[in-house]
Amino acid sequence: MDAADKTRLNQRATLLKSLAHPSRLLMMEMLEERPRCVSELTEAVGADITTVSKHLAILKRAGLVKDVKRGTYSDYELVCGCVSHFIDCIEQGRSGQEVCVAGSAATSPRQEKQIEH
Amino acid sequence: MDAADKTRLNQRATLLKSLAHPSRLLMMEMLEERPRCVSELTEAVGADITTVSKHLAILKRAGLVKDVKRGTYSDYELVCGCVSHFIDCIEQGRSGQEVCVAGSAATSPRQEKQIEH
DNA sequence: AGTATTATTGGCGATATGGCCAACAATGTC
DNA sequence: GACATTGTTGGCCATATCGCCAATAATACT
Repeated sequence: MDAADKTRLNQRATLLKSLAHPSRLLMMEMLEERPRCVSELTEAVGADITTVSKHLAILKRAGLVKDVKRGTYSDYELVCGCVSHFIDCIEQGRSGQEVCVAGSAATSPRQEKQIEH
Repeated sequence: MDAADKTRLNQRATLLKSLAHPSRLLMMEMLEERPRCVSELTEAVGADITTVSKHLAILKRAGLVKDVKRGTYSDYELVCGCVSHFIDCIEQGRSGQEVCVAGSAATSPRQEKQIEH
C-alpha cells in the first residue's frame, strides 16, 4: 500500500465519519427534502444550537452541504441529494438481510434498482 | 421524530462508524477481492494483530463481514461484496465533483416553506 | 444608537475510540 | 505431553469526539 492509497483511505474514512452521527444523518435527510436554516435543524435535532452549528460545519467541511447566507440566517443545502440513498444500499447488504447476490464483486453492484431514484 | 426514527438513525450511524476507519476500509477492500485470514490483513494494515482483530470484530458486529474458522486460522469474508462501490457514490456527490451519480433528481432541492424573512 | 435574532467559535469536562501489551484460548505439530 | 501458531480478550493510556456554556459576530428592527 503506497502513500496515495493511505491518503485515499484516510479521506474516505473522514467522509464516512462526518456522516456517522445520528444528528448529522437526520439533518442530511431533512436537507434532502429542502434547504433549512440552522434554527429549524436545531429544533428537529433537539440539541443546543451551538452543537448543531458544529455538526453542520463538519458536514460542510466534508463537502456534503453548503451554506447560503440570508440576513442573519444561514440556510444549509445538500451538495448532492442522494447520499442517504446510498447508505440505504450499504444497510441492505449486511447480514440478516438476504438481498445480496452471492459472489457479486465490487465492480458489479447487485441491483441497479437501488442506485436509481 | 419518534423513537423508531431515533433508533433507525442510531443504527445507521453505528453502521457508518464501523466503516469509518482507514484500516477497516482497507480490509473491506481486500475482502472484496477474496476472503483473508487475520494475519494476512494484519500484514497489509501494518498494525498489531490484536488491533486488527478488534477492527474485524467491529465489522463483524456491524454485519459487514463474517468469519469462518479453518484450523487455528480465522478467515474473514464479506457478507455483501459491494460496499466500497456505494462509498464511491457518496464520494462522487460531494462539492468539488459536479457529477451526481445515476442522474439523481436531488440536484435541485425544492424550495418550500422557509423560516421567515 | 440600542436591542433582538441568528449563528459561529473557544473552551471545558465527559465519553468514546484507537493502539499496544499481557494474558488466555484453540488448534496443529513433534 | 510439550511446543508453536493463530486469534481473541482485558487492561491501560493517548487521543478524538460530543455537548453545553460563555463570548463574539453579523444582521435586522425600533
